[in-house]
Amino acid sequence: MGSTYEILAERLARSFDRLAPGTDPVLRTSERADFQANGVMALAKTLGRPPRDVAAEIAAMNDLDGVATVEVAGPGFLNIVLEPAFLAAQLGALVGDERLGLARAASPKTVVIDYSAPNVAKEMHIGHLRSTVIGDALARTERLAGNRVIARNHVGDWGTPFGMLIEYLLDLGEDRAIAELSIGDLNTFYQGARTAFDADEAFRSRSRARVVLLQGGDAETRRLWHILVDQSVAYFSQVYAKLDVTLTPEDVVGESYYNDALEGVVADLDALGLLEESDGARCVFPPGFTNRDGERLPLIVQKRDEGFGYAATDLAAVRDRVGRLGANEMLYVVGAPQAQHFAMVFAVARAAGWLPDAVRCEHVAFGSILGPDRKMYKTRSGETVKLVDLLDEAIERAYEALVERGTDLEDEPRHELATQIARAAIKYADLSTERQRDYVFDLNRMLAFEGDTGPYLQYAHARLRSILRRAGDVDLGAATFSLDNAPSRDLALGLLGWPDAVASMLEGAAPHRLCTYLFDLAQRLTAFYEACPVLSAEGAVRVERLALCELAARTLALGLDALGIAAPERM
RNA sequence: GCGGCUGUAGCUCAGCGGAUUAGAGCAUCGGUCUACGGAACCGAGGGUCGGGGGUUCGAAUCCCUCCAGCCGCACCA
Repeated sequence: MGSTYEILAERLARSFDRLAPGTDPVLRTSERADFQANGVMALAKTLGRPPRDVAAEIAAMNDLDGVATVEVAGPGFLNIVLEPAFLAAQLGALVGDERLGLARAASPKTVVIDYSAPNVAKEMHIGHLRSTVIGDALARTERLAGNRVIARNHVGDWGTPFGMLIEYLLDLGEDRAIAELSIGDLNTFYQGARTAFDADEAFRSRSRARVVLLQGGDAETRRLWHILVDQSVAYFSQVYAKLDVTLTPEDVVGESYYNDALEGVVADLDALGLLEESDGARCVFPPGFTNRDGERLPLIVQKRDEGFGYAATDLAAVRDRVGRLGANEMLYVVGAPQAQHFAMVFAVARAAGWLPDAVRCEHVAFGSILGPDRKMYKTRSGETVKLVDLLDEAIERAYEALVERGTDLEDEPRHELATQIARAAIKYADLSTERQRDYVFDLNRMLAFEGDTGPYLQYAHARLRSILRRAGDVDLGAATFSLDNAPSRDLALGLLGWPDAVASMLEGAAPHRLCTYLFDLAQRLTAFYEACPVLSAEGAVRVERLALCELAARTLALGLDALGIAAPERM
């Protein structure tokens, strides 16, 4: 059994198929009915018949009997209203269903999601927020849908800066360096290295020599490098824990992982005849890309100095993910400025046969986080904002808000609740706008407990839990759904839309669609409360209303969880 | 110059394959109810959907063009 939408779509398709096989009924939710089908217009055109006639013919086919009634409206729309018995049955099926009607993928896909990607020995800052939050929401939702998710945290753990960082580590002394890194003071460490590099010629030449040793596989150098990597990964894990992000150290597969595969990438591209030498660099020129002079634009896989560019690494990663991991789908949650780079990498990978057409491969691009001045978000002194500082400030404000509201909690649980609210505020603000847009970071708005915010949705959930607690033990399985008033019917329809909201989010790698759904559900909920007293109702009506509350609470909790947002029992 | 993204109400944003009267939230104004959690609900005002053109019975949505902002355009990832 599919979602209510799927049942309708399937039945309508039967009708449409009789007139022209394969016609899309264009089924949508409607303001004038429960659903509407707009596909008659296009169908009538191909048939060369008046739309209303075609609509009437389809309505008369009775494929929706027992499910919904159909009326022809306007120039030829089909307005569809669910039969009360069908609606009640659909809803009843949700009561005992942990997944609330969300089907588990029949043939699970292997989805590789590349996200977060901080740099070793560098602080995680606000620039990492979107990739981390969006990627994690996609990962959680793909898992919920029953797919196999392989998260890849493509950390920057290789390249020329590591000569400098290792030399600086030696100058500090291993113990002191570890002490500094382990407390998460990555900025101080990195800037110390940078300062030494800029000021001291001898340090610079040591650094260069160290890069050569590192690339040559010198054991001691590799050991030192590992210290940097391990300390950083441990620190990242702390940040992820604070953000409640599911990434683990096992998901860290940095750039260095692909080092051994890079020569093979170049050799195979060469063997395929795709490689050209240009200005001493070895390049592929995928068709359709030009530079500012209108000349062909290269994807440089090997630089003039024999070093490999990140294009080579990304190509090696594609091969690894498709070939070894068996990816059916790959999502790269990386900022929009990289769009051209990924378009070229994917084009080359397709041309080389490393990326079959059947594998969905998408750059999940996102816009920038802006400050109040609508420029890239920075501190007053012009520095990038540390992720932990951002979160701490939000937690502090949420805590104060709880104090002000007189929330009756001990200090410890209150702090935990404040943390959950703060995460919700920041994540929801990030996830709820269409991801390609830039957005202005405004803690005041994010933390507001009213309007389209994370805390508001948490509150909507907590209210429901409160009602359900007060109701005590009630057998909701015995609920019969009369849905005899508009607000409860609207709520029911909202609940039935859950599987479609998830599908829609995944289809577009668009978390904001799920956000929109949850907010809409919360609004249906408030309308329902007003019209339908729950606890003071009696008999079957009370059970029905309690069941609606319970379904709504679980839908909110499951949806928020898919977004990486906790749904506390009380607020 | 070429390419990408963005442009919808005072502000922040939805609008998913074209479809009936363009929707929310915040803010503003006016109401409701002795509140199952008022962190509520209802209503109102407020929009040349950046401009122009085209396709169509019908365009915020598709096509073209122009404008504005941001970003990218060969060896740093």
